[in-house]
Amino acid sequence: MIIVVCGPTAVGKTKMSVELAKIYNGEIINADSMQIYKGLDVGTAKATKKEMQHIPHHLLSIKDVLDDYSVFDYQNDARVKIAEIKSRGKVPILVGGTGFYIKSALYDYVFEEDEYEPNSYDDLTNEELVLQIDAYEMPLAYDVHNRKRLVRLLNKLKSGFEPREDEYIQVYDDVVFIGLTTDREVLYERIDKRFDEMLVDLIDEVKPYALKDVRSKALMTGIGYKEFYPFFQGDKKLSEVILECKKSSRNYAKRQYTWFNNQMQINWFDVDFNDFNKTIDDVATFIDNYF
RNA sequence: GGGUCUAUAGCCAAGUGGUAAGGCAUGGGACUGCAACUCCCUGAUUCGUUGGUUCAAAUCCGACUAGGCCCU
Repeated sequence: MIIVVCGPTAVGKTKMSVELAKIYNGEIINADSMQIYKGLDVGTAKATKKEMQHIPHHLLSIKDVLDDYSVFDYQNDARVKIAEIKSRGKVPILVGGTGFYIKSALYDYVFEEDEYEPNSYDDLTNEELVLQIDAYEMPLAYDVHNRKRLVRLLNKLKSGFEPREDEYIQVYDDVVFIGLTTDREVLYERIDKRFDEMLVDLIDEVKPYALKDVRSKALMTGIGYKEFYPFFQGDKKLSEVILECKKSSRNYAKRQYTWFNNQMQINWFDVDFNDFNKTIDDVATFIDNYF
């Protein structure tokens, strides 16, 4: 059995995962693209030692903020962890909000090792990229405005990538997908509240990076990190940064719903924040009857 | 009480006579290597209210209402 706990940011995934680990003798595998990094703890709402309750957590804080990490690495790392945990007779529990990472680990995505230095094609316009891509007779529609994806696609095609039209298939046959959700309004309130609570510690966490102007991929991607740079450089007021962080988080939560609602078959559970144990019971009952 | 300025979508806002830009938010969506990324779609039969001028008004004129500023 493999349990997946997913859902938007700030719904209570961390808590649920630990409780499920206790019930099912499980170990947790992080499925959050930002919690992968060391030093990004407060802003990513990483589980604290106390919250972990002695449950083993994997793929958490395994990379330096200066390192690059991608779905290519995650797919491999997660599958290795799943195998290890299973071999110990325990239950792997994937927890996180990065839908792409979860899907890549559990479905038959095939990522090839890049054969050459990726070209950024700075000298080509989007239109010119599209022309080159079309020369490969793409069987699929793709987004002609999304430069980042166009560049990547062309690089992949040049290294022999063959796009596929068929649906992705699960590579494990014993996975149960648990999605945690709540009313949009309630979620947005929780996001705001959680941010206010982490603010003081978060500032301490980002400050050293911002002052040194460290612009690694992780720091420039994470919500609650990149937004603070202009503040420490005196170009923006703290109040503006706070609003921006909350806004980004809300936008992010919405994108997460789009992914989880359309890319995977999720069994959704409305979280009862007044009685979380009830939600745990609901989920456990569901899992017990699932197989 | 007098003077003056403003009044366009949830917010910011362009438009000063020819039939409502844009941004943000919201909602929906895409996504095989930055994925907490990147990208796409999404709204006003209507411009505070009301008279009037005009073939035609958010745009001009009057009144009223609300708000800002100044004076008393």
